[in-house]
Amino acid sequence: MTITDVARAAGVSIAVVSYALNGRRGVSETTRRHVLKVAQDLDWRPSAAARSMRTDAVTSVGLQALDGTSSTHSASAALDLAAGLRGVLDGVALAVEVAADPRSGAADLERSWSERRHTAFVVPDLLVDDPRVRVAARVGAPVVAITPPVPGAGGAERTVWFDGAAEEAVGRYLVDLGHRDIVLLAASADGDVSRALHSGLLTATAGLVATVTVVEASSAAAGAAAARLFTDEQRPTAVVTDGDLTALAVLEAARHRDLRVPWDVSVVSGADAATCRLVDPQLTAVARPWHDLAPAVAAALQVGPAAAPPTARLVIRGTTAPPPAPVVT
Amino acid sequence: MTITDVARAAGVSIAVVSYALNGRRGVSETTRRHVLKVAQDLDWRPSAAARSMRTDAVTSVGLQALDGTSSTHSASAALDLAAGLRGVLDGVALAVEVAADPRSGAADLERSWSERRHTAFVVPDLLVDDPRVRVAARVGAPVVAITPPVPGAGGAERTVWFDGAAEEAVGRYLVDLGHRDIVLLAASADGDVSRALHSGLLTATAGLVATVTVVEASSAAAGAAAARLFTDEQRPTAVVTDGDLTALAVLEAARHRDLRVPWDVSVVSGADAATCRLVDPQLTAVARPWHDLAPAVAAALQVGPAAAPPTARLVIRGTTAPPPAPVVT
DNA sequence: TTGAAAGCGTTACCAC
DNA sequence: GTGGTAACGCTTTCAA
Repeated sequence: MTITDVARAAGVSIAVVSYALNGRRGVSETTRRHVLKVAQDLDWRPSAAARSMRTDAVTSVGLQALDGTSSTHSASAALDLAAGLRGVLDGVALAVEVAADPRSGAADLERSWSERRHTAFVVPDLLVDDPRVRVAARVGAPVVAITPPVPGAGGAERTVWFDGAAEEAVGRYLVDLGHRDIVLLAASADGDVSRALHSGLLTATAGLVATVTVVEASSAAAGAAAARLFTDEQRPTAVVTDGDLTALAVLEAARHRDLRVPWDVSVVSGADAATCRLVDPQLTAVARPWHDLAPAVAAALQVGPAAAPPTARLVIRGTTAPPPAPVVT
Repeated sequence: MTITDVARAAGVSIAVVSYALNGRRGVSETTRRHVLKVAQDLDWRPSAAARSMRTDAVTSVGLQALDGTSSTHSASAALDLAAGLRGVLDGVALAVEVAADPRSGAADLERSWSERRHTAFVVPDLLVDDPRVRVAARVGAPVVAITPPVPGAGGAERTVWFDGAAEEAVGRYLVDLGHRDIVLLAASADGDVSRALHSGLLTATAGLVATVTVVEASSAAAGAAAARLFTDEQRPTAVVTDGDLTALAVLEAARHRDLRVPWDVSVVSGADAATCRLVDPQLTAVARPWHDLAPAVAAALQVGPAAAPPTARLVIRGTTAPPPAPVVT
C-alpha cells in the first residue's frame, strides 16, 4: 500500500496525493477530499522511512531512559514522561531507548543520531556535565534536557523542569517546623532531584544555625546508611531522601531503632510514588507530575505551542512533625 | 556523510562500498579492508531509513510497555526486558513504545507497523485474547508475546515465558506449610502473572480440601480489599498478590489489624522488587529475571541463536510461615 | 490545478 | 572484481 496505489485509485498523480495529505495548498478542495477518502479506504499510511529521507523535520524523537539501579524512580519517571509526550506529540513518533548509564547512553545517542533514527532527543536523569549532552552538542543533535536549571549551564541548549520551588518548600517547611539538623540521603548526589533538594535545603537554612548534610548511598545500602545515621550521637531530626525507595529504607531503619516517625524523626521522600501512600504513616513527599511536563518538552522540541511547566509540590502526609524537644538537664 | 562520500573517498563505486560493508562476497580482500578503513575514518553509519526502504529484514523491533496504573511492576518489567534486549540485539534497534492500555496499544502497533517503523514487535503484559496480538495477526506483523503458555492458544505465533514452575512452587510451598485457605489478591485477574499464579495455586491444591479465592482490586484499592479480607469471619491464612505494591498494601493492612506477619497470616508477593527487601519482615516473593528473558526473545525474533528461557524462582524470606494453629475449644 | 521528474541513501541486479 | 543503474516510497520543484 503505497502513495502510488492511492494515486492510481484516486485517478490523480502522486504529487497531488502528497499535497492533499500534507495539507499543502494547490489542490482543489474537491480533489483533496476525494484523495483523503481513497487513502482512508485503502488505509494507507505514509512510510516513515521514505518520508524521513526527504524531509528533515522532526518526525521521531528518542527519549532516553536510564535503567541503572542508581535511581529507581528514574525508570518510572521516564515512562511517565513518555506517556505524557505520546498524548502531546502529534504525528511525531516517540521511542524510548534504554541505556545502562549516561556514558553508554551517550554512545547510543550518537549511534541513533548518525543512523538518522531520531531527529531530536529528550534526556532525563541528567548529571552535571552529562556526557549525553556533550555528545549531542558535538554531533549537532537537538536535545531537550530534563533538569533543574543549573547555574554553571549544563551545556544543553534547551532545558525543562518543574515550575515553582517545591524543593525550597521542603526546606522551608522543615525549618518552620523547627528542624535544624537535616540529612539529605541520596542514591546519587549529583542526580537532578538530589541537586534540586540540596540547593533548596541550603536556601531555606541560609542565615540560620543549622546543618544540612548530604549522605550518598545506593538504594541497596540506604538501609544501612540510615541505620548508621540513627546510631550517631547527634542524629538528625529530619531525613530527606531523593527517592521513595530510600525513604522506605529510612522508615524501616527508624522502626528498627524504635524511633517513632514522625515524633522522633521526620522523613520526606524526594519523590512521590504509590509506595508513599501505602506505608503507615504515609510519606510526606515531593510530587513531580512528569506526565504534565510533556507540553513544555514538546514546546522545547518546537512541535507544540509554548507551554508553562507544571508545578512540583510538597505533599504533606504523616511522616513529618516538629522535632522532639531537647532533653532539659 | 553518505555511502556516496565513502565511495568517493575510497575511490570506488558505491556498490563496492555496500558490498564491503555488508560482508557480501565479490570484493577483493584488499578493497574491502580499504573501504572499511575509509568508512571508519569518516565515521559513516548507514541511514536506517534508507536501508529499511530496500530491505525487509528485521532492523528495528518495537517493545510495547503499558503505562496503566493497573500493574505497577509492568513498567519496570518492560524496561528490564528492554535493557536485556539491548545487550542481545546486535545491529537491530530497539524502541520502547508506551501505551496506556492494550486497546490503544493495539492501535499504536497497527500505526507503527503501517508506517514501517518496526519490523517486529514484543508485547509484554499480555491479556487473554489480547487486542494487540489480534491486530498484529490481522496485519501480518511478527509478534513475540511475553506470556505464560495459555492452553486455549493466545493467538500469538510466538510466545516466551519463564522456565520452570515458580508459580506452582508457590502453591506447593504454602500447601506444605499447611495453608488451606489462600487468597490471590490481584490488581488484574487476567494479567499474565495473576493467571500463572492462579493456575499454580489450583494445581498445588488439587485433591486437597482447600480453597483458593481470587480477589481483584486495583493497587490503589488493594489496601481496602486486604483490610476487608482480614475482617472476614474466616480470614485466609495466606495471601498471594500479583505485584509488590499490592503485597505492601497487604502488609500494612495486616499491621493495622494487629495481625502479625508471618505468624497470623502469610504473604507472598507475586513479583519481586527492591521494595520487597526493604520492608520488615522482608517479603517472600517470586523473582522473575525479565532481563534474562532477552536471549529467548531474540531467538523468537530470529535474530539470535536458540536460547532456553531463564527460571523464575520463589525467594523465601520473612513473610511466610505455617498457619496459626486452630483454636481448640 | 495538475503531472512529470529529480532527488533522498541504500541494496541488488547485471554488465563489463 | 568492479562499476553502472534501477528500484524502494516519499517530497518538492518546475512546467504544462
